[in-house]
Amino acid sequence: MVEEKMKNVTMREVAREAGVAQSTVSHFLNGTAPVALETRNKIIRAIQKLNYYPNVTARNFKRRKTSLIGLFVPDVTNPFYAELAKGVIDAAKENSYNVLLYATDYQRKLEKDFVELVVSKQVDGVVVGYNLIEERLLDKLDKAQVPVALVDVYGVNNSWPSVVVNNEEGIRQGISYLLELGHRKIAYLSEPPYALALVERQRSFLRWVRDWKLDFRENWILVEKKQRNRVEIGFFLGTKLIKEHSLPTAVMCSSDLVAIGAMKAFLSSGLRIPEDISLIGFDDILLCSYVHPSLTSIKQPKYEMGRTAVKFLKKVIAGNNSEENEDKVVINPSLVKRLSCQAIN
Amino acid sequence: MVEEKMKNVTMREVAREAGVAQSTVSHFLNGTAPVALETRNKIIRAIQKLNYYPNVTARNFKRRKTSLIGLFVPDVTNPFYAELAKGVIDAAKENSYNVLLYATDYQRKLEKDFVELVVSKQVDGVVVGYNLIEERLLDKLDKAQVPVALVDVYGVNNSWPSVVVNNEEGIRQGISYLLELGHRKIAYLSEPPYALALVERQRSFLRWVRDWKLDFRENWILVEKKQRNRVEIGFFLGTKLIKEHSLPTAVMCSSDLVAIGAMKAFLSSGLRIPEDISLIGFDDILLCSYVHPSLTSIKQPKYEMGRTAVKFLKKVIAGNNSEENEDKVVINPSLVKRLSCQAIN
DNA sequence: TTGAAAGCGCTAACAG
DNA sequence: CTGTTAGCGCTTTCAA
Repeated sequence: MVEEKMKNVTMREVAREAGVAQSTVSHFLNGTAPVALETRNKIIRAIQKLNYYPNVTARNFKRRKTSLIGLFVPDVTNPFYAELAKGVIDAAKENSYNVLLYATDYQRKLEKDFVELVVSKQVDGVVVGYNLIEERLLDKLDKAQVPVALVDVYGVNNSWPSVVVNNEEGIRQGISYLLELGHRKIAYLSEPPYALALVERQRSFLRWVRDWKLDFRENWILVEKKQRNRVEIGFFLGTKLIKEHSLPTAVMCSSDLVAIGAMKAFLSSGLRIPEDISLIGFDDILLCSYVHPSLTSIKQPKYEMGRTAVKFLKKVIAGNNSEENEDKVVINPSLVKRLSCQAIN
Repeated sequence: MVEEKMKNVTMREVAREAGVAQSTVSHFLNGTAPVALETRNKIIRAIQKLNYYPNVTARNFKRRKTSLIGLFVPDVTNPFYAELAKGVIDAAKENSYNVLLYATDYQRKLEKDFVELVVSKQVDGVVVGYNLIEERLLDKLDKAQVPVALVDVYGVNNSWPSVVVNNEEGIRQGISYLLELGHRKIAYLSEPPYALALVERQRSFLRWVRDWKLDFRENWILVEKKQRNRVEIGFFLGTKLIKEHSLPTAVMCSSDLVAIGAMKAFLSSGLRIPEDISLIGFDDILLCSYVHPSLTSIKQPKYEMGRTAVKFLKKVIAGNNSEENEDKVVINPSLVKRLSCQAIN
């Protein structure tokens, strides 16, 4: 039995078939030089006859670029990152880039693999949406001169462009809104503060509670230790909260997923939202309007943030080494009012 | 001001620095030949001194592979695809592949771009989780001899491996369960049947309703025309449904997102779930357990399906042209009972 | 165990 | 407008 292993057609063969020089084919394909109509037709015929497809790998090799950008996030099934990814993908596409998606699932080893991948020029640059813990890895990226743009990543002390949200301001808006509604007993539920953003939110919450002299209780501040599903965390902490003797009248959460878990806990135990307890999340993921009652949340424009990160990355790739004009934006979040909050009567 | 434009260090330079042949460095790096300890050390020192990173693009070019697989889905922010993607990414990683994520957002033009990308060997193979409408594009993939594995894609008449779910069986399980609970008035809400899977679900529903002689009404079958957010569709159809004079006692939906939209519509209008109306979704996405009441659903093992697709794809890439032993699996879905259904009293 | 050498398929000067 | 030519950085025989 003879295997018909079809050999790959190359540009050289197309050129021969068309009776022109290889470079002419290249020029035609890339539009890098004008090609006479007749020549063009010969080439087109040859391409069709031979069923030719250009080998992009060879082109990339030659051009010293891959037209790929890496996106580094912990988990695509987390809607926050999915929406961010969408922004990155869309903006990348508009700039003729494709996206290599790398998700770590919070595993240390994979972070390292990712850095390996990046420094070996498998991608032209990378959008990092994940707080790499190991300073060492960041150094490696830096030393390898990899173009990097950060998104939703805080507290890295180098000159990479970044786009983040002002967490303190976000928390302020949330509390301020609850104050307007007459709440003075507010609890705070948080996932493990593995990222600086979460630390900031918690710190801000405590600060505003103090500054505005709200009622304060140690056990209204619940912070999960273990890294696990955000909704489970919210459910767990929410359940724990309502076992307390004295209930708060409102609850803020470190993220929407935690809030949705808490919502489930409250509703399951017969509490009504917002009649018995008001609830605010953080991020404003799509889910907020999916649940009932819809969840009031502090909005991070994830999609736009993803787009902006790509814009910045593009500049770095282009080689704007202007240390002066650093691209660092801090976006002010906005409060999206829905049905999970109510004035105290 | 002098720009320190650091030139890229190549293997040749490492070899020179170490005082060995380039091929020796290559052998060392790839383990393709034994290298003496002393030589090894010289190479390692040279690599560190020069801050060398191998250029993967060059390697790919030479090896005629990219170690990349493409994943083609409509939308990552749809949890169904996010979970599928996760399976693909994980399995890919285990097989030393990375994933190029391509999302079309249901735009025709992007489908075409994707095919372009694939046939030009930017990836070694591709997992298609999207019903490409244009037969022409599929032909092109076929002609270009691109390795393809299908997941959640039906009705393509060629020899690609595929993994799909038995929709008819899924719907049967759902209805059967509702029957056990005493329901005989069941509505069906569906997003636009842009994919054959959705057509099958709808057809199966009608079939079982007939076979089991359930109460039937034209206006209990609501199918959206316009392509838009799934939850909005569910909300819209749910709202429409309850305007009917005669309400069904249970509702099946073409997907969980539609069900969640319907749930919102019902709850918003004061109906209680499951006391007043029972609800079943399809897919069993994470959200099912996030909402309140949690949603009973027909489970597709998305993560596993993604993994299986990669397994199949790997075989195709390896070149198992055995037309005989076709990898085509049809998975039986399973009913996941939660709190959105109740027996009729 | 190491080295020399031949390309992989394409792009990009440059010359004509 | 078209052709010649010289590599890109690496892998991979083959010989030493």
